[in-house]
Amino acid sequence: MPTLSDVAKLAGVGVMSVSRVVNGTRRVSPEVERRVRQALDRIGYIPNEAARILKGNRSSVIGLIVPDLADPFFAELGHAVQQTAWHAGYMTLMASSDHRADLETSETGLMVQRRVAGLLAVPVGNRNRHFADAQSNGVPVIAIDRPIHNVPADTLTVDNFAASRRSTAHLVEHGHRHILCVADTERIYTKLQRVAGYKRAMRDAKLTARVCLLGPGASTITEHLDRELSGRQRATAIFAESNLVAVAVLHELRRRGLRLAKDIALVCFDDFSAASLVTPPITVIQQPVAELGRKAAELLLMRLGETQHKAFVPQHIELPTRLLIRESCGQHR
Amino acid sequence: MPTLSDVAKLAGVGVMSVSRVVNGTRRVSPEVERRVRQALDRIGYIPNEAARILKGNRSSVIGLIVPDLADPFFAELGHAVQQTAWHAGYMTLMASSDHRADLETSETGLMVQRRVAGLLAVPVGNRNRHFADAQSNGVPVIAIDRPIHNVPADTLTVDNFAASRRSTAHLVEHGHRHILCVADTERIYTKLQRVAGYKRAMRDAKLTARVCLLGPGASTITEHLDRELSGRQRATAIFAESNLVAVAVLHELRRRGLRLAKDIALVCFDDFSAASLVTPPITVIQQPVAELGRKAAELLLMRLGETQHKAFVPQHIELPTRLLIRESCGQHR
DNA sequence: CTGAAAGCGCTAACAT
DNA sequence: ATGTTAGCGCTTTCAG
Repeated sequence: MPTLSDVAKLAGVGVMSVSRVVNGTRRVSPEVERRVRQALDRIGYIPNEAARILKGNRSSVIGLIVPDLADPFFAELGHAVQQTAWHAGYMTLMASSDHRADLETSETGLMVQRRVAGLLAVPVGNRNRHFADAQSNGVPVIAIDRPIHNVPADTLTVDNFAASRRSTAHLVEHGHRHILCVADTERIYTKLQRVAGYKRAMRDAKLTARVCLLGPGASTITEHLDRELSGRQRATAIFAESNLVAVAVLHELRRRGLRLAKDIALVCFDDFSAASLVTPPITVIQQPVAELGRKAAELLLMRLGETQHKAFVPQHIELPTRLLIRESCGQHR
Repeated sequence: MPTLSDVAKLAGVGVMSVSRVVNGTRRVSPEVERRVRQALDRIGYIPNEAARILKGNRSSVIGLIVPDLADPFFAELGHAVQQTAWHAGYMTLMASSDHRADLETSETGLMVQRRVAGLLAVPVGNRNRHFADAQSNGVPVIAIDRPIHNVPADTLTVDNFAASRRSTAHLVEHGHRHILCVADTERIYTKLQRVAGYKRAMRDAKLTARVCLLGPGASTITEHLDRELSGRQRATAIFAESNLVAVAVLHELRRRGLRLAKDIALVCFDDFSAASLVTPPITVIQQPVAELGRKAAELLLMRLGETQHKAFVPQHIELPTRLLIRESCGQHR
């Protein structure tokens, strides 16, 4: 691959003139510029980014680590990040941690090694040394969707608690008294907040919280619903903590011949494509996914612009969600 | 950030000893190793990848460019690529071209500039100079999902033509005579192949092909279906060229009170989450998305291992799809 | 406005 | 087994 001095030789000028033309760093006489440009595209010169980084010690790449790039939520998030970064002249190195803390750790290490300018992460796990290390190496870290435990970093989340509380209240307003919360056992910030929001709403309404935990070490959804959807205390409404849970619930409901809205109401945290396609369409809490990604990237970009030797005060920004009322709770009133 | 020689100084040894310990390149006396290791993690050394690349002139990063990272199909593809690359010791630089040729071009340029070891792309557009340039700079390029027009590159696609033909035949076997193909106007390889497959199946069955083209410069889906779903020649089955089209069709059908399977049959190219959730679930052509990504990455990795000065014979691999029969065509027979 | 030299951090090659 | 040197391609600095 041709180098700067190859071009310089061909144009009969010094390397610095070429560098200046390539980067537009300083004015160069028209004559030199012409000759350089000519040589430049005759030879097909491509700057060597590695050399630039080595010299300046910071690349124009940012890193993004999410649990699973194939998950529509993270995919949209990643897309937003990438777009925003691109417009600011940054490329994005993306990685999936596969929900595994060890993978996340090594990916973080490799990114720091690659001298990413900054790091965005949807963290999994609780041991967060790697993020602290990144920071102490001058790589700003921003947490998305969940905070980074024990590490002072800027954080962007969604109002999980408030939204869950509000949508449970929505169910109460529709006259429901026996409202189920179906959730995953995984002890993840978002899930915890959502269940807490549901519980709070139930307490507000002086109703009994009934939480069905799914997953390893807990009952299956079939067992839970067998119990909760029969007897005189049977539930008439469900708050699903995620769309995965909602899909499982949907299948169960169909299996039992229960009709949405008519026999049982449903609200789900997080919109998903099928939600508007099933009959009747499902009321959901819509998250500002793209905004989350965009804002996070913007915050990072801002941090990159700051002088490092300033007092660092981590921000926690909580983005509002929207209760998108469709038809799974019956008529609105 | 600490460097190799910082560590060397602290350990009281030469830089190469440190380098050897860090990379495990060669045996070092236990005593030296001990001292180096100690210094290493006292000082928190992190290798500078840029310097390594500058020296060896090859990075362990591959690039992936897709039209839209937020699209579930490309997201899953990206995930598979990233996983495969990771296991082989490569990280993945991802970018969305946003379906725009100009963006794709600049992204490709930047990736070459970053000295990616290889490039995977789902190409958009027809002017493909940038890919040829990448190749001539020693960066192998692999096309995914669609071939790169006019550039000899390895290509992985899916059997669009055969699958469309087969699924249209499936409709014919169910006794349908008036089968519609609803497709997008965009002149993209996959879409073209799919429509061609449909046409071929219709010819095979001596039936008249009826293609409804959607998009700018064509009728809307409402207009098309107004025409095609009435009269005595009214269609009784639809082949949807993509899931986007299928969703649009679904909405139209619902609006008209037409029931799937009973009033009209539907087959869709490309599975999507809602397809199994609506009633009745929709028969689809399932694409091996993850395999596409994995195979593409593996092929690239293979190319990276090859000697550059070998006769290059581009491969075109076509992966088989699966007709996943659900219930939108009525009973199977 | 232009060029020459120094050096970013690393490792291949050579020297001890 | 270990240390020393040169140089990857670029830009910052200093001289002309």
